Amino acid sequence: MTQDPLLTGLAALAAEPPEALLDRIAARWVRVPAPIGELAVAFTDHGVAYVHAGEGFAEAYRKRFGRPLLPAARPPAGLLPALRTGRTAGLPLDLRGMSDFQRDVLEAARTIPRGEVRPYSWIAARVGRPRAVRAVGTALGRNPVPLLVPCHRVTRSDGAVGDYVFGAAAKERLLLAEGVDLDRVRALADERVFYLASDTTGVVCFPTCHNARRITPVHRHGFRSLAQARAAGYRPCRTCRPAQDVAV
DNA sequence: CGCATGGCCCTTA
DNA sequence: TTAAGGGCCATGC
Repeated sequence: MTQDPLLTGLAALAAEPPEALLDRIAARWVRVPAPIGELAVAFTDHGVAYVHAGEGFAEAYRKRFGRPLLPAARPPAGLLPALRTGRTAGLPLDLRGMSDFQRDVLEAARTIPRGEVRPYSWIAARVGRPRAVRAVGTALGRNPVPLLVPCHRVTRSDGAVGDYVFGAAAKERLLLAEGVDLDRVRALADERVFYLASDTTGVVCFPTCHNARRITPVHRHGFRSLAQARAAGYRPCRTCRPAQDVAV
């Protein structure tokens, strides 16, 4: 008696004609326009699994995932608007096969709003591994879905943009297109300012936080470290969360 | 204040 | 199994 749903399911799978079977296992792929040029994007029933720029998409996909690929008639719902607007929060992603650490890192990176940046160390703190800063870099370097997980919004603590899977130049272009004032970030960094505080709200932010951008110049105070801002009586912004020791 | 240098931790070969 | 190395960071001249 094969009443076991798993067994009957397997039997059904085995009975499927090869074409339908391939259909189920294979990922689909399409070419789509993006801010940095044309992309090849692979996706499954679970969501987008892989984003690739330049040549060699199929080889790279096979090497990394070892799954068959079939062309798709159209991109998955929501992909084009997500690429166009840089708002990717709702788009389903297929991150199966990644380690827990890497998934956590990608999820954290995904919460950075368009037009803002956060340091690698911020991601590390958010995933509960404050000292795994380099590992965060490694994980983002292997981000299978750049742009959709906006790893270009993760920058170095010293104000430099840092490296990127599509190259540092592309990272800069993307950030500028999203409205990040990189010149200002660098100018502040030159003065060793990495945090901005408002003496009307008593709050200290990362410089690109949308709250920080609205601080009236006379009320604005720059700080080199969070400790110094705190010593001056400021508390970390609850939006950009420059400190992770506050309850989540 | 710019640069070098350990340190740290996860992944891969 | 292990060792090497990476999209970094804080320190110490």
